[in-house]
Amino acid sequence: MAKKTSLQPTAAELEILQILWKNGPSTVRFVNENLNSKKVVGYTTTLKMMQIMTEKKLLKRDSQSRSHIYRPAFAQQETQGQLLDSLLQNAFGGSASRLVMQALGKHKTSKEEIIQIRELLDKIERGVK
Amino acid sequence: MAKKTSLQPTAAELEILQILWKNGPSTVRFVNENLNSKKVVGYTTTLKMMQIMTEKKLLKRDSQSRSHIYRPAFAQQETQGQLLDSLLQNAFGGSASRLVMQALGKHKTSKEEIIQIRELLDKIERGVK
DNA sequence: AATATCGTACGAAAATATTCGTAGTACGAA
DNA sequence: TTCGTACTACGAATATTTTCGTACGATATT
Repeated sequence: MAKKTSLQPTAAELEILQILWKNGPSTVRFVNENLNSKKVVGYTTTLKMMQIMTEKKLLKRDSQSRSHIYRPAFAQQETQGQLLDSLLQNAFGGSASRLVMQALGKHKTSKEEIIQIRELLDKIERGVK
Repeated sequence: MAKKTSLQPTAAELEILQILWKNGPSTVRFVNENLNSKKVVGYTTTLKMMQIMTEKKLLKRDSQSRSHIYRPAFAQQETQGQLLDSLLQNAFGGSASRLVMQALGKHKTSKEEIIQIRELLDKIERGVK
């Protein structure tokens, strides 16, 4: 099998990453229980996934204590950026604004969020970023 | 095997869809040649993909003439929306504004696009949408 | 008409991703 | 110390996606 160089997590891997981003470094047990609040998945399945993700460099692990502690190798923002770029290329032909408009149009956005976005637009216009 | 109900195209399927969205209804030969300008892929591979996509209802086909003519079953926007929703859930934990901010932050956005987005924000605020 | 070319259908190999069973080890409780 | 429980490692079964070879019919070329 070819060596996996991409950092593109699959859907199942993202579920695990989300739990780790949200809760910080965790054990397999914790992640598995968290997953199980959504769908049934065996403990060893989660374990195997996290081992593979570690091989793929998506996770790092501390094997000091008996229960290993796993954490994401990349910040949530970084990974989100990667995925966003993919989607942008794969489905939006590279047009970021189209993507943005589509996202804004489809989902309820709160007053505060709108303000935040406006501020960001201001900054971009001023070339600050 | 379970019946596939989802409309979620895979990456390879999206490549084909993009060609069809861009160029309109096309033959396998045309799509394959178009794909080959990016990467090498055999004719029967493309054929098989498009046949499978037709089974999955991602494409429709006109088999009147000897070379069948394929077209997307869904508009680009519709599919983009689906994929956006997935990404939103899978990677952004459902926060559309975070996704939007990230997209805006990472990519150069033109003056016109910014204006468009502002207008959209106005509309949303007014509850028009 | 004979032959080369172009097209579809289809089975199956290859590559990836997901799931889990089993084995073995460390640790705490009785 | 002995037993039960929690944990990792690992092979392998499944499922899914991607790739392509082969067969075969229709059409075009000579």
